[in-house]
Amino acid sequence: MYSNSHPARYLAPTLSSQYIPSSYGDFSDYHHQVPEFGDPLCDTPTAAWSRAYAAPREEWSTFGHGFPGSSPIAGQASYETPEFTALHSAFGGGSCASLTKGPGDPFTNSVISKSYEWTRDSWLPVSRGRTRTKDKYRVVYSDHQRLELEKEFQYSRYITIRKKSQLSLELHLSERQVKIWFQNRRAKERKLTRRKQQVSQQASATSQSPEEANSDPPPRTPPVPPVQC
DNA sequence: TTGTGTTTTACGACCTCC
DNA sequence: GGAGGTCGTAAAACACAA
Repeated sequence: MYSNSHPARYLAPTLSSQYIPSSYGDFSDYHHQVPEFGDPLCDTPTAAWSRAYAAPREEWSTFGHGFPGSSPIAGQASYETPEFTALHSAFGGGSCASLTKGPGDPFTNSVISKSYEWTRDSWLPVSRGRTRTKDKYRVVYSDHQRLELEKEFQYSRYITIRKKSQLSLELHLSERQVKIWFQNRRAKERKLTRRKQQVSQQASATSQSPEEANSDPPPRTPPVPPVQC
C-alpha cells in the first residue's frame, strides 16, 4: 500500500495482556470504564497527570494531511481542532499540565455501581453484554481518555509503539483500543478532509466551465506513516 | 417523548511490509 | 505469519428538532 517504509514493528513485548485480570467488578460509571484505584490495573500511579508535555516528541509529519493551525515542531504543539478544544474546555481550559485529579476529573465523577467483566479489550457491563459479535458492545471513553488521545493525535497522526504502550497504561485502555482509536481518528480526519474538498470543489465548479468541473480529482497520495521507535 | 441524523467504538476484509 | 495500515460497516451513544 505504501511505497515507503512501514512503521517499525514491536521492539518490546506488548504490555496489555499482562494487565488483563480474569474478572473485575464494581466500577463506578460504565461510561468511564475505568477501574477504581486500588485494583491491579491502577496500582501503578498514572503518569498522565504529571506528564511533561514540553518534552521532545516524535517528529511531526503531516503526511499530506494538511492540518490547519498546527505546525508542531519537536517540543511544541498546538491543539486547535474542534475535538481538542471541546475536550480541553470540558476540563476547564488551562494548560495541559494543570489537569489534576479533582471535581473535574472523570475518574472521580462516577456514580453508578455495576458488575463488569474484562473482555479481550475492555471492561464491559456483565448484564448488558450483547453485540453483533459475541457478548460485546462498544464502550464510551471518558473525556480524560479522549483528551489524552486527542493530544497525542495532534503531536502525531501515527502513534509509536512506545507511546501506545504508555497511553494504554495511563488511560487504562488496551493497546489494541489505542491503536483502533488512532485508526478511527485518522478515518475521521480523512472524512472531514473529503467533505471540505467537496465543498470547495462545488464552490469552484460554479465558477468553472462544466468541462473543467467534471474533470477527475487528482490521484490520492497515501500518507506515509513515520518510522516508529 | 420520539424520531432521525451524526458520532463514536469495534470489528472484518484485505492490503503491504518485514 | 504477524504486525499495523485503510475501508466499510454495525451498533451504541449522543444531539436535536418537532
